[in-house]
Amino acid sequence: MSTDQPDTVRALIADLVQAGGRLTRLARRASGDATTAATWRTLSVLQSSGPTRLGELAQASGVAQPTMTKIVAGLVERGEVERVADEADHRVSLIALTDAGDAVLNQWRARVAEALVPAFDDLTPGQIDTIRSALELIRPRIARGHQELTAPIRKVID
Amino acid sequence: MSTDQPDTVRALIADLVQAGGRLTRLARRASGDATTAATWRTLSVLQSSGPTRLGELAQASGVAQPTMTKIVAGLVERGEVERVADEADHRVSLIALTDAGDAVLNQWRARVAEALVPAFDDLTPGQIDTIRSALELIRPRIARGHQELTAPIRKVID
DNA sequence: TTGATATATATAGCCAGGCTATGTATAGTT
DNA sequence: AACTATACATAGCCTGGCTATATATATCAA
Repeated sequence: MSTDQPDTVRALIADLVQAGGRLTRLARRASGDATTAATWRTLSVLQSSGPTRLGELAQASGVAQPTMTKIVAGLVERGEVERVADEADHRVSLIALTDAGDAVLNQWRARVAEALVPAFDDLTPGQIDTIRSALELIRPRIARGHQELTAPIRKVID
Repeated sequence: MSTDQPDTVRALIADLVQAGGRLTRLARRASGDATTAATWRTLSVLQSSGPTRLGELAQASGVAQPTMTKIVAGLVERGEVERVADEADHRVSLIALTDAGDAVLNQWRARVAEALVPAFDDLTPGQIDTIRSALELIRPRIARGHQELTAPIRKVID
């Protein structure tokens, strides 16, 4: 299909990215919370993946490692995340979501949803299904994109 | 529908926001460009809406007015945007996309799309339609959300 | 027309997130 | 034991983000 309508897919991707950016901004303002997107991204990864080493967390969240060091430092200070020693590798500690962090993330999701529901409340069940289907198509591809971006050098070497 | 399955819509919104955040991050890294999301958001608004006063630009882009002052200052310095005097109101100048700014934005969209196409290239035409339909449902609601957020005080007063 | 109020933007000053470059400590390898 | 590789931390810089506040222009009322 890319040979048939390459521009169609590309334009769609660009539009998706644009909408994603605006939605992210909207969510922050709507939630009425000063906490930034980076924090929620990090907590989300931890919630869905469990305890993770810092480097992997940076990769999954799509930031450089020193950036993640900063973010985690803030999260640790607020007790939303804790470092668990890795006995097998003393360079490493696993970053784990605390109960408090889990609760904070869930509350944020609830707040965001509550704030945006008025704008989405008129969707029909069919439209909701369409959005959900699209989301399920996009989500794994985003994850794949993050992974591929992190190890592009290997492809060149091979 | 909100009375039937309120949690469904809310959960979907929360998932959408989460995916949007990850996609935004992915796009920045994939584009290989240091320019930040805020800049692209601003240029996008200008491209779709034409010359706009700074305050309206801030509102549409979802940032506070002083933030937009900073962003516009950077764009002006790089020649991607220009200030056009408004003869009817000397407190104001209209912010207008320059040809250079238009080109830069288009190039960015092309770069992002090109970088992400490998992850989306296996979509069937039907799946592409699903995503496009979902996008068309979501986009106007994001815009509405931004507008409503900017003037919430009026509702309280009324 | 002048004084008071309202509006639009600019400025100041702070903090977090983002990066690259580089340091340090532990693992692995020969 | 020495060297290389890996994982993270630190330093230092820039931008984006905010609130609080100043300034300039418009608008309205007397």
